[in-house]
Amino acid sequence: MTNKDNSEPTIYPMPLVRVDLAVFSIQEGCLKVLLSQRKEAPFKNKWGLPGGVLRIDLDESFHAAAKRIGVERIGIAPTGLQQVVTVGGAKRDPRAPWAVSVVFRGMVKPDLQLSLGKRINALEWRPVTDAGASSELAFDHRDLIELAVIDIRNKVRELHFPEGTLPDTFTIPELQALSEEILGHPLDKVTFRRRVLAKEILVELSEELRGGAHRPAKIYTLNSKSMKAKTKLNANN
Amino acid sequence: MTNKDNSEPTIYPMPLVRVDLAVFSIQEGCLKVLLSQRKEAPFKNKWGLPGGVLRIDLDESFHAAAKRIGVERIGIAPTGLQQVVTVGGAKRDPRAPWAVSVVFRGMVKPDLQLSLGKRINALEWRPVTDAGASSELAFDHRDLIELAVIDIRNKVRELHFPEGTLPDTFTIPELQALSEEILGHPLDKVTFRRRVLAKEILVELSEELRGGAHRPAKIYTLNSKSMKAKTKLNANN
DNA sequence: CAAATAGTGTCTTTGAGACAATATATC
DNA sequence: GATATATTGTCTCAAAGACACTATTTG
Repeated sequence: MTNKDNSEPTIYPMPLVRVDLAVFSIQEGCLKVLLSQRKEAPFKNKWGLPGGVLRIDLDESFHAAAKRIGVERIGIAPTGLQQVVTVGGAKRDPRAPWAVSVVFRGMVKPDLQLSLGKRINALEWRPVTDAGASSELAFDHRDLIELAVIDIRNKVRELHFPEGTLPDTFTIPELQALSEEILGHPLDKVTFRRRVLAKEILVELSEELRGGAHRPAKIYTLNSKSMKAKTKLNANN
Repeated sequence: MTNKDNSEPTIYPMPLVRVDLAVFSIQEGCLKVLLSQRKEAPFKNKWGLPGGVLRIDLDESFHAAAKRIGVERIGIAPTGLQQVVTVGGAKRDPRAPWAVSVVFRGMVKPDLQLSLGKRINALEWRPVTDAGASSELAFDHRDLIELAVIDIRNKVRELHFPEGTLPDTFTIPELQALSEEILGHPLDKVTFRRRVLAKEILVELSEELRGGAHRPAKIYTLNSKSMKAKTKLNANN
């Protein structure tokens, strides 16, 4: 039935291609995802992931598109951007006969000031527990958030902290607290320390601090080895 | 600089969206990937992954597109199709200013007869070791194959056999041999049996066989529990 | 010294690797 | 019985959980 198939591929109508961002941050002791309230139809006034349309004249790659859309929509490019999944279908977006969404996960520091982008009424940090429960989200963004949460938790479970997740320097107990907040459950102190040290991803600094009326903790940074974790495999976005 | 950004998103030119298939099979004791020789430019006469252009008038989803393209290009829809990665960029394909490729991994039974699709000179099963070494492949398909191989090996390592990987019934030693062929290295007999049985993915059948001049092995099938492994998470292609 | 958190010691459990021993077919 | 593979037994090791203990700071 597809007999005219020998023509050049470019003649076929192409779908609308968007890049959506699952931006995370640790705030008030729990993992939160950034939602934006849509200013226009479809799903007007509903909350969803910030995102934008791929611009083939501006974007060199999907990774670059994700950065640009971060800047345009929330005023900043999230760090540690990594592709999570690509979804597409005929009935995802009424504005186009076929719509594709390439979803990226990223981090921002909790204290960074976000700015409202175009076509957005408001931005809001939502705890991922709530976001998973709420069925009020636009499109299939609830599922996409769920995938992104699974993804970042898998990384943290293996002590692969996405770039931008950690402060420049930190103590092991601070690293553990952060991990617990991302994973959503407590971790054993001894086991965590053992695993982190065995992995040899830390460099001990010759300072000390973290006051309080108690013994201070040693300060560490990520070493170079742990930064090289991005292979070509993660780079081809 | 992007001041006219308030217009409807659909006015932007969209990229060429393709779906490429990394189809695997076990043959002659090793994991092989199916390559096709291109009949037309670009990369005329070079080998690459079989693939095709997304047809928004025919395909309900990317998963459906992968099935259709399987049928069109190699005469059969691979089983256990799962999305691996999406790549895109300005200079990937000279036929379009921007080209996207959504890569799916799938399996076919080794004895199935393939048929040559359009725009393909020939099909060839290439051991993944060779495919990884050859830098002769079209586009960035060498990298895509590498990703797909990592993906299927991760699954098999965790005893998650993609649909179509296993015959309907099999013995534990046969399952181990298959796993070793996919992983590319031998496994410990006792450990493998322990892990498989502990995972409770098998149902023992009341037959027996696998002749030869030796003790016969028990016959198993995958149970229903192990089939339910496809959650909504893997379904949204 | 009291309080509070950092860091260590160590017992136990679990899962995996190694390898020996036993079981059951065919010839 | 000889042979070949299936299946089990068991020793060892490595990683993780549990929990008690020690260390070091401030007030």
